[in-house]
Amino acid sequence: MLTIGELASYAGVSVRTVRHYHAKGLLPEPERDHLGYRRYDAGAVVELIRIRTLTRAGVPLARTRELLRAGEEEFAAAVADIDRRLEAEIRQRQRRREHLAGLTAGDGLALPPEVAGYLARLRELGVGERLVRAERDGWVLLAAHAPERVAEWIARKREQLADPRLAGFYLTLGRALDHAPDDPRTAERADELAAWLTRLAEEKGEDYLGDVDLEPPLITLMDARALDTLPAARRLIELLRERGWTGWTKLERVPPPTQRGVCEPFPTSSLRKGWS
Amino acid sequence: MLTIGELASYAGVSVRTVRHYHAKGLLPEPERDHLGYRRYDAGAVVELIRIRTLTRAGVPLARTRELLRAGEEEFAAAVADIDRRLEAEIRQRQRRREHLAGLTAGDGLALPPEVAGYLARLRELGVGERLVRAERDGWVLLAAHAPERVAEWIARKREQLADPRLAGFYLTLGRALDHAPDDPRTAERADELAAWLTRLAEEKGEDYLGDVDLEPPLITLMDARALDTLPAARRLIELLRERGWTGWTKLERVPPPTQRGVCEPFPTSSLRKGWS
DNA sequence: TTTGGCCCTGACGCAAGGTCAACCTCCCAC
DNA sequence: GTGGGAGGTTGACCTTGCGTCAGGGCCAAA
Repeated sequence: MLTIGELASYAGVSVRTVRHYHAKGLLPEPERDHLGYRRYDAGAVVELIRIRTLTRAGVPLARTRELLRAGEEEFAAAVADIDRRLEAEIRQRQRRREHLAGLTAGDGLALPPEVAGYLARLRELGVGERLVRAERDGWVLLAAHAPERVAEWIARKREQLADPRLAGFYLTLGRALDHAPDDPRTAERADELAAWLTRLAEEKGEDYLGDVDLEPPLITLMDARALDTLPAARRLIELLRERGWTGWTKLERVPPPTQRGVCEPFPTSSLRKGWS
Repeated sequence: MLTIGELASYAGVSVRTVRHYHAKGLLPEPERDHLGYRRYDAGAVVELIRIRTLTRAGVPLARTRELLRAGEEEFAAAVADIDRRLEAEIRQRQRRREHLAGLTAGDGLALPPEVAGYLARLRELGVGERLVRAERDGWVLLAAHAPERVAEWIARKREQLADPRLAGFYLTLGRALDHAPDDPRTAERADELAAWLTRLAEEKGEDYLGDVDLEPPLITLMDARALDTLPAARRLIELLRERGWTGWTKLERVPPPTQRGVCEPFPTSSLRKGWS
């Protein structure tokens, strides 16, 4: 007669595993000796080896019992099922490895490399850290929602940055946002910005700035994030509005006040509609 | 402000996941509204997306917190570590799939295909089911302990079966074991068997039958399993011993009684020593 | 007024055991 | 006879990343 340790060693499993199988009802509880120790016969070794063979092949314990007594058909079906599961698990890990390979510390964490490059370019141009961070968060939100459109967007952005006036626009913007909201220079910056915007609209067409085909809730979310990140932005937006420009992520001309009622600049209520 | 469901939907995770991250301290608990509902700002979406990015790449939650704030070196080291883990997991599943492909229902469950073939051959020869089962269990034990030696053993066995006298030996044995232990024909079978054994020893050499280089504990275990499976075997072994043959898995001439004391036929005490 | 849809907390379940804790027993050496 | 070490016992909590109840609250629309 064998003790649990001997049984386990013959079958190549741990003692804990044997007890686990008892608890799961996979292996019948043997007799106990006068000390209460389990005592096994050689048949238990064979049974345990058969169980172990299945579990080593990835059969879940719950299915092991049925499979030990299954006919050929049932067995083959179960095996095919388990094989599919294993294959799916392998593919999942492979996908994870690919994701993992694309990860970088810090800024680039939730961003594709082209966005990281774009942010680096902004820094290179001397754009303030605060504005770069706000940009980054916007891109994080965008990349999460529509990753397939990021490349196209980035290309457009880089093209714009190639124009020194747009680069200048960013620098001006960054400087404006570094002021305290009540700094008198903010008004000057707003003048400059409004002038930039107007010039851009004239040169590139009235739709150039507002050509942001994102879902309104996303725009609202990105605006909200920007306003949280950039304390001076709220004041700046007010000032810009007085100068004929409204919005943030999507900049537009202030529409003529033909309709009654106050136009809420950032309708937070619409924020509450996700894309499910 | 966002509800938990909106936050979750923006970040592409489940509500349950968000609460889980709160419980784990990965995502800070936000303010509550007058109903006790959590209310999130847009920054929480960004944070959650960053967490999600890591977990989707296979980073365990426990490491996610550190990685969010890690420097390049630490990050790269952790990523390498996790990548190794994923690779190991993939290899494990691949090995399982290979195991799985080799599985068959019933007999062949814990046995390599060549053993299954050998057992089928025994059945073909008309060897009784009971003996085949006993053989099978012996092979299960053997294959579990020394899988690399199974092929060689099977080759030898098949070679032996090619000799019609050995095939006949098996048939005789099988018939003997199908009798009740006290069946008078058992003695006749024992005579036949002893005659077979003696002839074999003469023809193939005295060591042919006993040339079983297995560890004694394994032999004892296999003997024990055979005796449990074959109720008539115990009596048959006694009768064979009277006729000059002892053992089962490893058959030997009864040694001359030079030493005093009774020779225990199956020292169950030695069964208690596994291979650890 | 009911119904539906969101939210809350708390707790169990899963796969396959690992790892204590607290205790017992046997065997060997001193 | 006593101490140590290597076995054994049960029981219960820990792991991962959530899913899924159970049981209940709130509000708005029909």
